[in-house]
Amino acid sequence: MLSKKTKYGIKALTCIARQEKGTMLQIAAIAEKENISHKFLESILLTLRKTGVLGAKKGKGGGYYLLKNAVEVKMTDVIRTLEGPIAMVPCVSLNFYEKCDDCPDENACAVHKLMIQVRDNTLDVLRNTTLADLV
Amino acid sequence: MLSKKTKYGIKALTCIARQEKGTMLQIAAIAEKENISHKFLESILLTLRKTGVLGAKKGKGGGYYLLKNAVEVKMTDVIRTLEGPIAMVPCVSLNFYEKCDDCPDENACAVHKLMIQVRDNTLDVLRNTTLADLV
DNA sequence: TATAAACCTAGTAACCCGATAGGGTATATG
DNA sequence: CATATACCCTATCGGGTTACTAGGTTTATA
Repeated sequence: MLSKKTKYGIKALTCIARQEKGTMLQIAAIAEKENISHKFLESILLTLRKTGVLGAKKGKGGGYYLLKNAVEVKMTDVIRTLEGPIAMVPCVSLNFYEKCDDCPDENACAVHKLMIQVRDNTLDVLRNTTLADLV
Repeated sequence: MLSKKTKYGIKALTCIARQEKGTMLQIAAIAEKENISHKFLESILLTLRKTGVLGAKKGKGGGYYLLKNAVEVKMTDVIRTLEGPIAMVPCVSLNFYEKCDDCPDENACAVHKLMIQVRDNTLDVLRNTTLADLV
Protein backbone atom coordinates (compact mmCIF):
# COMPACT_ATOMS: atom_id res chain seq x y z
CA MET A 1 0.00 0.00 0.00
CA LEU A 2 1.23 3.39 -1.01
CA SER A 3 1.41 5.78 1.94
CA LYS A 4 -0.39 9.08 1.81
CA LYS A 5 2.97 10.73 2.07
CA THR A 6 4.04 9.37 -1.30
CA LYS A 7 0.65 9.93 -2.84
CA TYR A 8 0.59 13.56 -1.74
CA GLY A 9 4.17 13.98 -2.86
CA ILE A 10 3.47 12.84 -6.40
CA LYS A 11 0.37 14.99 -6.60
CA ALA A 12 2.28 18.02 -5.40
CA LEU A 13 5.05 17.41 -7.89
CA THR A 14 2.63 17.28 -10.79
CA CYS A 15 1.11 20.54 -9.60
CA ILE A 16 4.49 22.17 -9.58
CA ALA A 17 5.46 20.63 -12.91
CA ARG A 18 2.37 22.08 -14.52
CA GLN A 19 3.48 25.59 -13.62
CA GLU A 20 5.23 27.78 -16.11
CA LYS A 21 8.96 27.35 -15.81
CA GLY A 22 10.51 29.81 -13.40
CA THR A 23 7.33 30.50 -11.44
CA MET A 24 6.82 29.60 -7.80
CA LEU A 25 4.08 27.56 -6.25
CA GLN A 26 3.32 27.85 -2.57
CA ILE A 27 2.54 25.12 -0.09
CA ALA A 28 -0.78 26.72 0.75
CA ALA A 29 -1.86 26.76 -2.88
CA ILE A 30 -1.04 23.11 -3.42
CA ALA A 31 -2.57 22.09 -0.12
CA GLU A 32 -5.84 23.74 -0.96
CA LYS A 33 -6.03 22.52 -4.53
CA GLU A 34 -5.22 18.91 -3.65
CA ASN A 35 -6.97 18.76 -0.28
CA ILE A 36 -3.85 18.03 1.69
CA SER A 37 -3.08 19.09 5.24
CA HIS A 38 -0.83 22.13 5.00
CA LYS A 39 1.61 21.07 7.67
CA PHE A 40 1.90 17.52 6.43
CA LEU A 41 2.55 18.70 2.91
CA GLU A 42 5.18 21.03 4.27
CA SER A 43 7.24 18.13 5.60
CA ILE A 44 6.85 16.21 2.34
CA LEU A 45 8.05 19.07 0.16
CA LEU A 46 10.92 19.59 2.52
CA THR A 47 12.26 16.08 1.97
CA LEU A 48 11.77 16.45 -1.78
CA ARG A 49 13.81 19.60 -1.66
CA LYS A 50 16.57 17.91 0.31
CA THR A 51 16.93 15.22 -2.31
CA GLY A 52 17.40 17.81 -5.01
CA VAL A 53 14.17 17.48 -6.96
CA LEU A 54 12.70 20.72 -5.76
CA GLY A 55 14.08 24.13 -5.04
CA ALA A 56 12.51 26.60 -2.67
CA LYS A 57 12.54 30.29 -2.09
CA LYS A 58 11.75 31.74 1.27
CA GLY A 59 9.92 34.91 2.15
CA LYS A 60 7.16 36.85 0.51
CA GLY A 61 6.47 35.65 -3.00
CA GLY A 62 8.43 32.50 -2.31
CA GLY A 63 7.45 28.92 -2.98
CA TYR A 64 8.63 25.72 -4.57
CA TYR A 65 9.80 25.03 -8.09
CA LEU A 66 11.32 22.15 -10.05
CA LEU A 67 15.08 21.96 -10.15
CA LYS A 68 15.21 19.28 -12.81
CA ASN A 69 13.42 18.96 -16.08
CA ALA A 70 10.18 17.04 -15.63
CA VAL A 71 11.42 14.39 -18.08
CA GLU A 72 14.31 13.63 -15.76
CA VAL A 73 12.23 13.00 -12.67
CA LYS A 74 11.69 9.25 -12.66
CA MET A 75 8.94 7.76 -10.52
CA THR A 76 11.40 5.28 -9.07
CA ASP A 77 13.32 8.13 -7.50
CA VAL A 78 10.26 9.85 -6.08
CA ILE A 79 8.87 6.67 -4.58
CA ARG A 80 12.18 5.57 -3.15
CA THR A 81 12.65 8.87 -1.32
CA LEU A 82 9.14 9.11 0.04
CA GLU A 83 8.07 5.50 0.40
CA GLY A 84 11.29 3.55 0.68
CA PRO A 85 11.76 0.21 -1.06
CA ILE A 86 9.77 -0.62 -4.17
CA ALA A 87 10.14 -4.36 -3.68
CA MET A 88 7.47 -6.14 -1.70
CA VAL A 89 10.01 -7.97 0.39
CA PRO A 90 13.36 -6.67 1.66
CA CYS A 91 15.29 -9.68 0.37
CA VAL A 92 14.59 -8.68 -3.26
CA SER A 93 15.11 -4.97 -2.82
CA LEU A 94 17.85 -3.39 -4.91
CA ASN A 95 18.28 -0.27 -2.81
CA PHE A 96 17.16 -1.46 0.61
CA TYR A 97 18.28 -5.06 0.69
CA GLU A 98 17.90 -7.01 3.91
CA LYS A 99 18.21 -10.70 4.59
CA CYS A 100 15.23 -12.60 5.96
CA ASP A 101 15.49 -14.08 9.45
CA ASP A 102 13.84 -17.26 8.37
CA CYS A 103 15.11 -18.57 4.99
CA PRO A 104 18.48 -20.25 5.25
CA ASP A 105 18.76 -20.23 1.46
CA GLU A 106 17.36 -17.33 -0.48
CA ASN A 107 17.63 -19.06 -3.83
CA ALA A 108 15.53 -21.95 -2.62
CA CYS A 109 12.76 -19.66 -1.40
CA ALA A 110 9.55 -19.66 -3.40
CA VAL A 111 8.50 -16.23 -2.19
CA HIS A 112 11.85 -14.80 -3.19
CA LYS A 113 11.59 -16.03 -6.75
CA LEU A 114 8.05 -14.79 -7.13
CA MET A 115 8.74 -11.37 -5.71
CA ILE A 116 11.71 -10.79 -7.98
CA GLN A 117 9.36 -11.09 -10.90
CA VAL A 118 6.88 -8.69 -9.36
CA ARG A 119 9.64 -6.24 -8.60
CA ASP A 120 11.01 -6.32 -12.13
CA ASN A 121 7.61 -5.69 -13.61
CA THR A 122 6.93 -2.83 -11.25
CA LEU A 123 10.31 -1.28 -11.91
CA ASP A 124 9.63 -1.46 -15.62
CA VAL A 125 6.66 0.83 -15.18
CA LEU A 126 8.16 3.18 -12.64
CA ARG A 127 11.47 3.60 -14.38
CA ASN A 128 9.81 4.49 -17.64
CA THR A 129 7.37 6.94 -16.19
CA THR A 130 8.57 10.46 -15.50
CA LEU A 131 6.88 13.48 -14.08
CA ALA A 132 6.43 14.70 -17.62
CA ASP A 133 4.19 11.72 -18.36
CA LEU A 134 1.90 12.59 -15.50
CA VAL A 135 1.14 16.22 -16.26
CA MET B 1 5.43 -4.52 1.72
CA LEU B 2 4.29 -8.08 1.92
CA SER B 3 3.21 -9.04 5.42
CA LYS B 4 4.78 -12.01 7.13
CA LYS B 5 1.36 -13.55 7.17
CA THR B 6 1.31 -13.76 3.39
CA LYS B 7 4.93 -14.74 3.18
CA TYR B 8 4.48 -17.57 5.64
CA GLY B 9 1.28 -18.61 3.94
CA ILE B 10 2.92 -19.01 0.57
CA LYS B 11 5.82 -20.89 2.08
CA ALA B 12 3.50 -23.24 3.91
CA LEU B 13 1.48 -23.86 0.77
CA THR B 14 4.56 -24.84 -1.17
CA CYS B 15 5.53 -27.22 1.61
CA ILE B 16 2.15 -28.87 1.45
CA ALA B 17 2.14 -28.91 -2.34
CA ARG B 18 5.45 -30.74 -2.35
CA GLN B 19 3.92 -33.61 -0.38
CA GLU B 20 2.74 -36.72 -2.10
CA LYS B 21 -0.91 -36.39 -2.95
CA GLY B 22 -3.16 -37.70 -0.23
CA THR B 23 -0.62 -37.33 2.56
CA MET B 24 -1.01 -34.97 5.49
CA LEU B 25 1.39 -32.34 6.69
CA GLN B 26 1.19 -31.04 10.23
CA ILE B 27 1.49 -27.48 11.46
CA ALA B 28 4.39 -28.39 13.70
CA ALA B 29 6.34 -29.89 10.82
CA ILE B 30 5.88 -26.84 8.63
CA ALA B 31 6.59 -24.44 11.47
CA GLU B 32 9.87 -26.11 12.24
CA LYS B 33 11.03 -26.48 8.68
CA GLU B 34 10.25 -22.89 7.74
CA ASN B 35 11.08 -21.24 11.06
CA ILE B 36 7.60 -19.90 11.68
CA SER B 37 5.88 -19.37 15.01
CA HIS B 38 3.62 -22.37 15.53
CA LYS B 39 0.63 -20.44 16.74
CA PHE B 40 0.90 -17.77 14.09
CA LEU B 41 1.11 -20.35 11.35
CA GLU B 42 -1.92 -22.05 12.82
CA SER B 43 -4.05 -18.96 12.25
CA ILE B 44 -2.75 -18.59 8.72
CA LEU B 45 -3.55 -22.16 7.72
CA LEU B 46 -6.95 -21.73 9.26
CA THR B 47 -7.87 -18.87 6.96
CA LEU B 48 -6.48 -20.76 3.98
CA ARG B 49 -8.70 -23.68 4.90
CA LYS B 50 -11.75 -21.46 5.19
CA THR B 51 -11.25 -20.12 1.69
CA GLY B 52 -11.19 -23.63 0.33
CA VAL B 53 -7.55 -24.00 -0.68
CA LEU B 54 -6.65 -26.37 2.10
CA GLY B 55 -8.39 -29.21 3.82
CA ALA B 56 -7.62 -30.42 7.31
CA LYS B 57 -7.97 -33.60 9.26
CA LYS B 58 -8.12 -33.55 13.03
CA GLY B 59 -6.79 -36.01 15.53
CA LYS B 60 -3.76 -38.22 15.63
CA GLY B 61 -2.13 -38.48 12.24
CA GLY B 62 -4.06 -35.46 11.04
CA GLY B 63 -2.76 -32.39 9.27
CA TYR B 64 -3.33 -30.18 6.27
CA TYR B 65 -3.55 -31.09 2.61
CA LEU B 66 -4.32 -29.38 -0.69
CA LEU B 67 -7.93 -29.46 -1.81
CA LYS B 68 -7.20 -28.13 -5.27
CA ASN B 69 -4.66 -29.13 -7.80
CA ALA B 70 -1.51 -27.03 -7.41
CA VAL B 71 -1.93 -25.71 -10.95
CA GLU B 72 -5.26 -24.22 -9.99
CA VAL B 73 -3.99 -22.24 -7.03
CA LYS B 74 -3.23 -18.81 -8.44
CA MET B 75 -1.03 -16.44 -6.51
CA THR B 76 -3.62 -13.70 -6.92
CA ASP B 77 -6.04 -15.73 -4.83
CA VAL B 78 -3.55 -16.53 -2.11
CA ILE B 79 -2.38 -12.95 -1.77
CA ARG B 80 -5.88 -11.52 -1.80
CA THR B 81 -6.99 -13.77 1.03
CA LEU B 82 -3.95 -13.24 3.20
CA GLU B 83 -2.78 -9.76 2.28
CA GLY B 84 -5.85 -8.06 0.92
CA PRO B 85 -5.68 -5.77 -2.09
CA ILE B 86 -2.94 -6.21 -4.65
CA ALA B 87 -3.21 -2.63 -5.85
CA MET B 88 -1.03 -0.05 -4.18
CA VAL B 89 -3.92 2.33 -3.75
CA PRO B 90 -7.55 1.48 -2.94
CA CYS B 91 -8.93 3.57 -5.80
CA VAL B 92 -7.40 1.21 -8.39
CA SER B 93 -8.21 -2.02 -6.61
CA LEU B 94 -10.40 -4.48 -8.47
CA ASN B 95 -11.51 -6.47 -5.45
CA PHE B 96 -11.22 -3.92 -2.66
CA TYR B 97 -12.14 -0.67 -4.34
CA GLU B 98 -12.50 2.44 -2.23
CA LYS B 99 -12.79 6.05 -3.24
CA CYS B 100 -10.15 8.53 -2.10
CA ASP B 101 -11.21 11.32 0.25
CA ASP B 102 -9.16 13.84 -1.62
CA CYS B 103 -9.44 13.55 -5.43
CA PRO B 104 -12.70 14.98 -6.74
CA ASP B 105 -12.00 13.37 -10.12
CA GLU B 106 -10.30 10.02 -10.27
CA ASN B 107 -9.63 10.18 -13.98
CA ALA B 108 -7.76 13.42 -13.58
CA CYS B 109 -5.50 12.01 -10.87
CA ALA B 110 -1.90 11.36 -11.81
CA VAL B 111 -1.37 8.82 -9.06
CA HIS B 112 -4.43 6.92 -10.18
CA LYS B 113 -3.20 6.58 -13.74
CA LEU B 114 0.24 5.50 -12.66
CA MET B 115 -0.98 2.95 -10.18
CA ILE B 116 -3.30 1.31 -12.66
CA GLN B 117 -0.25 0.50 -14.74
CA VAL B 118 1.61 -0.89 -11.77
CA ARG B 119 -1.38 -2.97 -10.81
CA ASP B 120 -1.80 -4.43 -14.26
CA ASN B 121 1.83 -5.42 -14.45
CA THR B 122 1.72 -7.01 -11.02
CA LEU B 123 -1.46 -8.86 -11.82
CA ASP B 124 0.13 -10.21 -14.95
CA VAL B 125 2.76 -11.94 -12.88
CA LEU B 126 0.55 -13.11 -10.07
CA ARG B 127 -2.25 -14.39 -12.27
CA ASN B 128 0.13 -16.46 -14.31
CA THR B 129 1.97 -17.97 -11.40
CA THR B 130 0.43 -20.92 -9.64
CA LEU B 131 1.50 -22.99 -6.71
CA ALA B 132 2.77 -25.55 -9.19
CA ASP B 133 5.28 -23.03 -10.50
CA LEU B 134 6.73 -22.51 -7.05
CA VAL B 135 7.44 -26.09 -6.00
C1' DT C 1 10.02 47.39 9.63
C1' DA C 2 5.96 44.62 8.85
C1' DT C 3 4.58 40.73 6.60
C1' DA C 4 4.65 36.49 4.20
C1' DA C 5 6.56 32.49 3.26
C1' DA C 6 9.63 28.40 3.91
C1' DC C 7 12.35 25.96 7.63
C1' DC C 8 12.87 23.03 11.64
C1' DT C 9 12.15 20.23 15.94
C1' DA C 10 9.11 17.77 18.66
C1' DG C 11 5.44 15.46 19.81
C1' DT C 12 1.09 12.55 19.65
C1' DA C 13 -3.08 9.93 18.74
C1' DA C 14 -4.53 6.22 16.14
C1' DC C 15 -3.67 2.28 13.90
C1' DC C 16 -1.64 -2.21 12.41
C1' DC C 17 1.40 -6.24 12.70
C1' DG C 18 3.39 -10.14 14.63
C1' DA C 19 3.18 -12.92 18.27
C1' DT C 20 1.33 -15.21 22.41
C1' DA C 21 -1.96 -17.18 25.72
C1' DG C 22 -5.28 -20.29 26.85
C1' DG C 23 -8.29 -22.78 26.20
C1' DG C 24 -12.10 -25.84 23.21
C1' DT C 25 -13.25 -29.65 20.19
C1' DA C 26 -12.83 -33.55 17.27
C1' DT C 27 -10.59 -38.03 16.30
C1' DA C 28 -7.36 -41.79 16.15
C1' DT C 29 -5.17 -45.45 18.79
C1' DG C 30 -4.43 -48.85 22.61
C1' DC D 1 -13.36 -46.01 27.27
C1' DA D 2 -9.16 -43.23 28.15
C1' DT D 3 -5.80 -40.52 26.43
C1' DA D 4 -2.91 -38.22 23.49
C1' DT D 5 -2.85 -35.72 19.32
C1' DA D 6 -3.85 -31.96 16.44
C1' DC D 7 -6.93 -28.67 14.58
C1' DC D 8 -10.35 -24.71 16.07
C1' DC D 9 -11.25 -20.20 18.08
C1' DT D 10 -10.96 -15.78 20.69
C1' DA D 11 -8.64 -12.33 23.05
C1' DT D 12 -4.92 -9.55 24.07
C1' DC D 13 -0.53 -7.08 24.04
C1' DG D 14 3.87 -4.77 22.93
C1' DG D 15 6.18 -2.31 19.56
C1' DG D 16 6.45 0.17 15.51
C1' DT D 17 4.70 3.11 11.89
C1' DT D 18 1.59 6.63 9.87
C1' DA D 19 -0.66 10.77 9.46
C1' DC D 20 -0.92 14.80 11.37
C1' DT D 21 -0.22 19.02 14.73
C1' DA D 22 2.08 22.75 17.51
C1' DG D 23 4.98 26.33 17.79
C1' DG D 24 8.75 28.70 16.95
C1' DT D 25 12.85 30.40 13.59
C1' DT D 26 14.74 32.20 9.52
C1' DT D 27 14.68 34.75 5.30
C1' DA D 28 13.04 37.56 1.57
C1' DT D 29 9.96 41.20 -0.19
C1' DA D 30 7.10 45.56 0.01
